Amino acid sequence: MGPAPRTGVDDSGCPILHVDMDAFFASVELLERPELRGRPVIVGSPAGRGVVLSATYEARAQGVHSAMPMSRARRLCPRATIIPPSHGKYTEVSRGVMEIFHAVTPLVEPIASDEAFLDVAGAGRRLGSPSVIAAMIRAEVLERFGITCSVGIASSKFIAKLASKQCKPDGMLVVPADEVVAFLHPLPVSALWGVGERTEQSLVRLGIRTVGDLARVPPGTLQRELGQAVGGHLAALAWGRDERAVTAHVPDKSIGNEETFAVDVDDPEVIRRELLRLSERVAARMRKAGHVGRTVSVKLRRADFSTISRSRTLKEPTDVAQEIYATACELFQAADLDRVRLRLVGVRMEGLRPADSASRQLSLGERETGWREAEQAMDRAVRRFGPDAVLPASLVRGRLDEMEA
DNA sequence: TCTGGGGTCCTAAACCTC
DNA sequence: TCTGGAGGTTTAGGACCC
Repeated sequence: MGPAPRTGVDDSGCPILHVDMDAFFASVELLERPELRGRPVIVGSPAGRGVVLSATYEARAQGVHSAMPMSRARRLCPRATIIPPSHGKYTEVSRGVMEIFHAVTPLVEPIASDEAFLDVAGAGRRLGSPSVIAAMIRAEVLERFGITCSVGIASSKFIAKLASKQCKPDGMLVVPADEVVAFLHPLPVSALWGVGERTEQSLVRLGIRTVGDLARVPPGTLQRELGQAVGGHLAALAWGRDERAVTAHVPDKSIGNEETFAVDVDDPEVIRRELLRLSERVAARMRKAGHVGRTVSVKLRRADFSTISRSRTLKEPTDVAQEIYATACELFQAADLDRVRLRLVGVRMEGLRPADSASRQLSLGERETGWREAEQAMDRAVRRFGPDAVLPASLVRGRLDEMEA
């Protein structure tokens, strides 16, 4: 038995930790701008059509929250300092924090750059009880990176996640195994993982507001109202049943990039140029990760925000931008959106597998040396000389246009 | 009030195959 | 050869998460 935590709460059946950085992006920015501590700060693009990526608790007190349109956030909190995001910095800190987790246990499941689940069942003898380990992690993250985090400690992932949310910021909360239902039932249904705006509305229409309400509804009824999977899932969660294990290596299922235009676009030439850029980025990421994919998917969002997607599965998997781009163009063409104003386009590859498992069969007459080799040469040039070293001609043309404009 | 970009998972219909 | 159904895959759309 490790030393008892301050509160004397029984954490013996609680091997799962959920660690969540507090206002992560904003906290990282404050490291370089300490004079802004204690003031409302919003991380997000100051111009154009952006949303809030992160906000300090002082800004949240004014009603600002992440994913809110920046225009609205600024109206709610005009005195806030707005800082454009620097993702590289966050990735760097994130890596360091994950290292701290891995020193505790190999069973680390990152779910975003700022949070992860840890299964510490096997670390007890070496490091102490789950609460002792959690306190240690919190102290070390603060010492090494100067930012705070909150930790939920419970018998399952789902309860640990709720616990970390409840104790934010800079807190720690154990939910003992025999107190799960008492912890859960007073919470609003929207607290459950998987209940967003739509599902909450459906539940409220049924007179279900709290998790306790939900628990009293027969699972069959929930499945009829919400669908087989969601209904069954929520019926289990309402009683704290969540068997999902902490999994250290979850393989990628898809890789994609998308971009919202600064202003809506209806010129097919501009859209195709963007599809090429996105295809290049997706293919480069796939090659870097050692993946090939079989299904090309294109996403198109109209000015009114309605979204359509079109996809096609290829005969052979690929990591070649030119193949992805050619397919993306055909899908765009077939969608029949000529002269429709678009605000976003995206390209995604699905059905990923390791590149070395793919038997790359050349069809009869196909040229041995082709785009694949050319793009691999581009990868090498980019690694040596930076991302602007090589560009397809049509993108160079685009850059020149921009420079002339 | 006007909505980013990275994803996962579910559903349902259409289609194919056995 | 026709028919029914089971079950897998592909495609499109949408909810949800951080």
